[in-house]
Amino acid sequence: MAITIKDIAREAKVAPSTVSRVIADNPKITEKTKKKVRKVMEQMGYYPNFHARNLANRATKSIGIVMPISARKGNNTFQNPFFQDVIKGISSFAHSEDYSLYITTGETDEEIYSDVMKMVKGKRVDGIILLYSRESDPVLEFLTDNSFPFVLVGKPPEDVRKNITYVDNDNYAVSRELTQFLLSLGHERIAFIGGHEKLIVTKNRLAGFLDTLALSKISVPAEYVKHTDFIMDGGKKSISELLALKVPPTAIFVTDDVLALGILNALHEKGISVPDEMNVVSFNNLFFSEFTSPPLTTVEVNIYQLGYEAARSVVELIEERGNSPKCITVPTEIVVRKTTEPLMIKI
Amino acid sequence: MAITIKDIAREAKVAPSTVSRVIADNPKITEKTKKKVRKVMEQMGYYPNFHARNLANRATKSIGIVMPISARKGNNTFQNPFFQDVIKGISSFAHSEDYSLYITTGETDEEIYSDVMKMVKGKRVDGIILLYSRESDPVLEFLTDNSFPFVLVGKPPEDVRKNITYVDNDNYAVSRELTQFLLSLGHERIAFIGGHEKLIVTKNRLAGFLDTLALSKISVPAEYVKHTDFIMDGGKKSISELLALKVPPTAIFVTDDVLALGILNALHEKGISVPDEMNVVSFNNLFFSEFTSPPLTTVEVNIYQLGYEAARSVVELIEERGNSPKCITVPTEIVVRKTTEPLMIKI
DNA sequence: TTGTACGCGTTATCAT
DNA sequence: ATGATAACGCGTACAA
Repeated sequence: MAITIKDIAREAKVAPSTVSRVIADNPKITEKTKKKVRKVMEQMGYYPNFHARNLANRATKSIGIVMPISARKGNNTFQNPFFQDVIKGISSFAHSEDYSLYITTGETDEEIYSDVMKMVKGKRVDGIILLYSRESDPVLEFLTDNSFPFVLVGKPPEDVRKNITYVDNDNYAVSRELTQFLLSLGHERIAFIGGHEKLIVTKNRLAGFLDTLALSKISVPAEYVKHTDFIMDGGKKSISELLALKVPPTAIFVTDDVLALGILNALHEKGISVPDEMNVVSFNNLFFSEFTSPPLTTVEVNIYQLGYEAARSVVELIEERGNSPKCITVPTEIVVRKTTEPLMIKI
Repeated sequence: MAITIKDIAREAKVAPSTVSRVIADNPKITEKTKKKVRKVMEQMGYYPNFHARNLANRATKSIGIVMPISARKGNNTFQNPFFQDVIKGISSFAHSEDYSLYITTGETDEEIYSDVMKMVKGKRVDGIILLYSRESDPVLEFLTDNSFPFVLVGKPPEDVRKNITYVDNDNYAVSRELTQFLLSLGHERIAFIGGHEKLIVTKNRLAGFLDTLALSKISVPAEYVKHTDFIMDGGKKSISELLALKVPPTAIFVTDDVLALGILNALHEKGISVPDEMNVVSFNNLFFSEFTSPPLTTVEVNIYQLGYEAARSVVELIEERGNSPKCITVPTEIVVRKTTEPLMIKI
């Protein structure tokens, strides 16, 4: 049996409640008794029992992290280094505030849902961070209905957006910027290859892309817009289709570096030289992006900061400072590398 | 206030203890009362309180995951997709056995140590999985001294190896195989670029490398063996030094794909063509390895399985089936891609 | 300022 | 087969 508060009390010749107060650093306790009790705690190697404490407190000082659904293989969500970085950001803030991290990575929608139920109803965590955002998500519904403290990394579906605290980049704006950048290089035939079309982030980036081209009176043929979940096959297939077109694009706007990696590879296999024959731009500036060949022009979205701010926000929510839902926008920046260059007019 | 077991008891007109037994599916309870109680539970939306349960049980059904130390930037450990994959493997098994995951990613040795103390002494977790292995690690010492159930992913330091359950590849053997493979291509001047030299995995791979060459009576000059922690600078610097040598190597044996990525890039910048002028082999077969240019010849170490087996092992330890420490070896396989080819004799 | 006594929600041990 | 009751370890009114 481990050392409890009672053991300390007995040894220090005080009441258990006094020990409890010393732990909480209650100002009503004399420095002298504090010293004494702390010494005994040290000597006996006392550590508060997490569960007893949580039970009495009705608070756990832990945060639940919900990862997006991820099949065991093939599907790129889990392989995407994005998540490792967000979690690092979350972890960093959480740690500074003495919060612990609970993580759940379900393989089906049902698993995720039941995990969240366990966390929330079972009172395992005080708040939750959702690392994905989908239309009509039961998890999201459940959390809002129970007004459980949570924040979302990404942008919530339109219809519930104003009731939710979320941390996101301005994907629409930066997509416009990025498209504008391609236009400024002289590109007019630009294709779009994005992740799953239900994902809000994909929608946002697509919207920025399309709107900018529309504003420049450039119409985008339907065959120029593609969605895929998979790194390799998706990239290869999309590229094949794109190149088979009568009027192939001169640039590709990709929504994720992992996807872009596959595309760069497919292009290479087809013998298409980047940036000479095809330009590529992408998002996230993942760690390998500067090491692709050629190095990728991409958008720095500050993943770490995304996580950090998310953690800060849940903790605020939990501790009820500033209760009203809000949106935190993390800045972005286009990092120009070698997959883009001014379009040469071929005569 | 949430619904408790007492509420259910009152509503179903039974005693709290009966409800508890229904939850545990105790065979001594009539099917009839079980049905009745379950119906009420359903209706009222009952969920067991995690902490109350853990307090009474002295078990938490959760596993702590300890990540290696990771500075916020620069250091490649955290950026390495390896960890995401192991965690996925752990998560998969843990989920199947209804275990939850607690994660800690400290930024200093002290943080990690105190996190582990909190987990263990605070009884937050029933077992721990260590995702790294170092010489003279206080965490390892603490866990063994308290005979707390834990397993290590990787190989424990020599002196404590027989007392510890661990999951690992046979890095020594596969390094020999890999070196042999390079020899069979005709390479004799092979350099080694590895991660931090304190890391057991680095040592193992280096040993396999050196032993094989020694067996073929090939001596390795000291300048051929390099260690680095950083992706980019490390790779660049090592390559510069290697190429400046009077007798530069014809092949490089790298211990990690992330490192190899940087090296491939550095080589490219120097205008050295791979595999024509330099061969490269590496380890881990990370998701991007087939997309590097050229695609990397590397060792598949089955990261997911490493995690899966680790989880299975802690659970076994926790539930006291097969208590004696053991070593589980996950198979490996050399994946030959395009960074290697038979050495052409230049006349 | 410190001690007493009860509650937090569950499980386990006795009874019945 | 079911019920009453005592832990599990800690926090906190309330009393002193």
